[in-house]
Amino acid sequence: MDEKSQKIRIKDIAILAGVSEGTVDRVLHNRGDVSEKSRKAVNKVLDEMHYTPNLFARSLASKKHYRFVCMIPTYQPEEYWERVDKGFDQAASDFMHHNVSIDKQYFNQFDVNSFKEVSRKILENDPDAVFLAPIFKNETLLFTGELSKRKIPFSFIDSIIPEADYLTYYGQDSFQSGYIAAKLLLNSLPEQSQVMIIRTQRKGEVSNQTISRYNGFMQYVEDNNLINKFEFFNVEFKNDDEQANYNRLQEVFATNKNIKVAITFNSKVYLLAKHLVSLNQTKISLIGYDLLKQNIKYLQDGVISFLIAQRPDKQAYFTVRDMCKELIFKQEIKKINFVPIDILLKENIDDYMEFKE
Amino acid sequence: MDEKSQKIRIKDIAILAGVSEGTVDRVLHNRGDVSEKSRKAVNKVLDEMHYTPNLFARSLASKKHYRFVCMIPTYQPEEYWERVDKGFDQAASDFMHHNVSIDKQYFNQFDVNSFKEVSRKILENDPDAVFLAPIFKNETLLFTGELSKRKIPFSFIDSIIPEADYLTYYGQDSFQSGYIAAKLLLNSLPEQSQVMIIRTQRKGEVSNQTISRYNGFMQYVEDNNLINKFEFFNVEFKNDDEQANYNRLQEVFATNKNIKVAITFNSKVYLLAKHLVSLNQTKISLIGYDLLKQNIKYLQDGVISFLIAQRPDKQAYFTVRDMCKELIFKQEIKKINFVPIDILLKENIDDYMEFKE
DNA sequence: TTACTTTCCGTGTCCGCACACAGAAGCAAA
DNA sequence: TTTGCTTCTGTGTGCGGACACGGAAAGTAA
Repeated sequence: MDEKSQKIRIKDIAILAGVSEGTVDRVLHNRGDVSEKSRKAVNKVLDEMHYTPNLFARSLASKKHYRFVCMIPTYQPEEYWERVDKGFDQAASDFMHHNVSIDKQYFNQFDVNSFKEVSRKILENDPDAVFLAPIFKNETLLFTGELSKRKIPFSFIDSIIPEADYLTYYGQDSFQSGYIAAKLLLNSLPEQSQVMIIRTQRKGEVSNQTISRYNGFMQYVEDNNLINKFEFFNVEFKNDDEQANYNRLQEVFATNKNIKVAITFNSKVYLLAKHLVSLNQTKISLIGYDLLKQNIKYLQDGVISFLIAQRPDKQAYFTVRDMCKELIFKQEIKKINFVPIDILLKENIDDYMEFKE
Repeated sequence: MDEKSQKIRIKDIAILAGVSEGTVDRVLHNRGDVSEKSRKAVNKVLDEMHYTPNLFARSLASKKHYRFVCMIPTYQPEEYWERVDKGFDQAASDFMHHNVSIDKQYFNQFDVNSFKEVSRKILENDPDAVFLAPIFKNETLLFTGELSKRKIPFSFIDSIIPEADYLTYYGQDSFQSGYIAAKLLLNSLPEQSQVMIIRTQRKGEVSNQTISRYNGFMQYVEDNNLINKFEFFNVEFKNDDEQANYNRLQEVFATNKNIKVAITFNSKVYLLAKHLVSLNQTKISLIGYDLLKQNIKYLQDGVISFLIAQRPDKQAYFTVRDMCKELIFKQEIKKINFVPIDILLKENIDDYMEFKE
């Protein structure tokens, strides 16, 4: 057993430094009222012994209660944000014994007023920390500006607004994930194949994620000089009218006979998959994002070739954990955290989903 | 905040059930000396209130010290087992405050006597739990048989011997990972391409992992009728003579002019990469296993196309954690745990490595 | 009823730490 | 030397839970 795993208590430090436990405690917390002489003696022993506080005992003894708030979009069952929400739940139950509680607030991601309203409410409640998905840039900056003024720390999840004074950001490097999607999709494609790119209109603010993914995708095309090797074309999907999308695809297939691959940049590739199955176009290779239940099903069935995943539950969980590290445990944290770009095929999805950390 | 995240103490239970804290404690631990009437009353309240013990307080109060031993092969710096070892270190420092210490014992994976010797020593020390890599089947069974007899729980890491009465197993589904390797490698390959398969002779016992990977690989070939579409051939590598391997490759390239891809089933694809660079054969797509530093470097440089990873540090960490769950926290655990089959390209390796859980 | 088991239960102490509070030590002015 | 003040330090209590111990309640035998 190496020395780092040795158990050392404040009591031990106190004896070795020839002072009382209270003095050691004061040094540990920079709480003042300690003579220079004692401080030095304690710090010396602290250093030599590689003291690591027992965080459990610490939060057990601490009377402070932390009220965290998370602010994410409302969602339908099985949607992307549900998995984020689950991550927050997990964190809530894991950190409950550290005197942490998490209050969840939902806003409508297509309605900026809902965002404003919810952020106003949160400010009223004067929380100890806030986690939010910064869907609306300007309104987020107003909100986080006020949080900063009140010295309430906050973290971004899913996407980021660099100008704000956030504590951490967890999310995926969307550009890079688009780049990888292109590589996976175009790598083995015969020349002159048609590549169908599904773009989805969103009401209200446009999500940064899908745009970055698209840009990453096109960057790969450019880097490898593929723009003339294949025929790329976009198809616009409507967000809320699947019949229209179906009809649109029908038109597309009437005139394009060499479509080999297709991609969507949002998480709803299962809708495309469904239409392709209906239209009997199952030879087309599909790639999409995120592990929605329906996406997984189509992956397992072989309709979707690749899914790119980003551990949304972990993003939420770690966001909470890092806030605890900051406020409670006083540990080092990293500001920007890109989660891995996980590549899932039907052959590795089962182990991936089964594996509980 | 849902009710599961409510903080409830033994004290609260005691009051609600109209008994003392000691009685609640006795019920919680099945320690007897409780009348049927009290037991029922307590269990009822326990149920209704969704009591979850504060594990930190619990281990703080507990005086029992757990001595775990892990038994893995010796390794050179940067080798596969180093990452396993690091996982154990991490676990040691994380669980140290739960009165757990981990003693590490190493054996020579090419010498069965070393395995026997180390397992004998471990038995002498009468540990509270053992984690081991079951490299030698018969000797492992002898060892674990004795452990079972003495009621010392043990877990397998990396590979598994199903007949033994182990607590958990963490490892990768090697067969499946070989299958995926084949898919990634052969998916986009022109007909008649040559596929070079590197096999490495090992002294002593043969590792199950590499054999299963090979079998998985060949299964994909069979499932997709590729045996005649491509030309597969094996090249035998020696475990300890790189000059010989280099020469062998030189011979191979003299007579085989259409080698498009190559694979190794152990973690030492970097050696192959090195030789290919020397031999100026950098157009060959390479796939290999495990994130050794050198492998990563060749992946980043574009010499290796894919690496398949298996989170060896996590395997070790979770093995320890699950033993704690079993012995200390009395929580549910899963016996067989396949870790995800992670697919790494040069485009996602950085985020993968950066991401610290 | 008394004496003695056996079964059952409440209280106290400690785990490592945070924090409050009382009080010692040091120092200056009277 | 005494008083008054500041600076510093030791001790005590409680966080939620484990466990030991002593003793109450209930049951049995005399």
